[in-house]
Amino acid sequence: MTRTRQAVLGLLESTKYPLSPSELYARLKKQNVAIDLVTVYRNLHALKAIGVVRQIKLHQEEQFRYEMEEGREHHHHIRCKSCGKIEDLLLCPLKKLTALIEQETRFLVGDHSLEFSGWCPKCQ
Amino acid sequence: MTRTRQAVLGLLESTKYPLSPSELYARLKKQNVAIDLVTVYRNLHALKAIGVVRQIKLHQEEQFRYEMEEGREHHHHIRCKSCGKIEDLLLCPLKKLTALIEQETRFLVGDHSLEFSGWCPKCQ
DNA sequence: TGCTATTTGCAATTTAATTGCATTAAATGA
DNA sequence: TCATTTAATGCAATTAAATTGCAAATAGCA
Ligand SMILES: [Mn+2]
Ligand SMILES: [Mn+2]
Ligand SMILES: [Zn+2]
Ligand SMILES: [Zn+2]
Repeated sequence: MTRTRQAVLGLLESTKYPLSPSELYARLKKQNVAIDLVTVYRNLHALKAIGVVRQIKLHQEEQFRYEMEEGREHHHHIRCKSCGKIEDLLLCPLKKLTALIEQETRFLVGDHSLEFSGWCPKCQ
Repeated sequence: MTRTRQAVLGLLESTKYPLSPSELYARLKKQNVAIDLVTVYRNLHALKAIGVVRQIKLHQEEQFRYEMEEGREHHHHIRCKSCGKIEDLLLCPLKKLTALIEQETRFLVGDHSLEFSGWCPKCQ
């Protein structure tokens, strides 16, 4: 547990929405944490491997994002098309649907990915 | 409308699931269509711009996929974690949910993206 | 402190996608 | 039909996120 890894973790813990590697990198620099971008990538990879962080890919974006696993159950996100603001959706409306899809497709359903986009209050 | 563009279109029309640029390229080569990969990309870009094809990004994959717009209303996909088989889901369960999410988040909801993954009949 | 296993920084690499540019093919219409 | 304009193509180079090799630095521990 190096000081750079602690800085990465601390930033993820204190942010309510998922962060991209380059966002993390920029904020750590602003906090005067000396860290290389590739180290951010490697820390995120390691933290994901041990189940501490969760990797998220939003449909409208090119980079991955990461958020803490702890205390954040399975949920989905909504993203503003204008300013990029990302917010958690606390509900998951799809649990009931799985059986229906299994019937229809004969697949055995594992996961799902769901996200919304639109316009946040400020951008409407 | 060049012969290469017609070949790309024909392949998309005759395939029931979305194709990636490299899949298209490989199949066109097998059909002895002389075409460069970058031309496949440019044709897909152009066809998307005029609303003929739809671009899809599946959460588990690194490449985009493309399917015809015509005759295929808004729908979602399921992908096999084992063999990669992709199938259409004909229903969209989320129309009713939009109002609820708008209430909760104060966002104005535009689009959504939804996909399932699991195991297809052959891979179970 | 000294030793070992990890982590880090820097440079190079990978892969999907995009762009510049000269060449080729399509399309228009006289 | 043929000349002229317009758009598409092939090849090489580039971009951007992510990954990897490797030597140097650091953490954890005796
Ligand atoms: Mn979240
Ligand atoms: Mn489809
Ligand atoms: Zn916004
Ligand atoms: Zn399968």
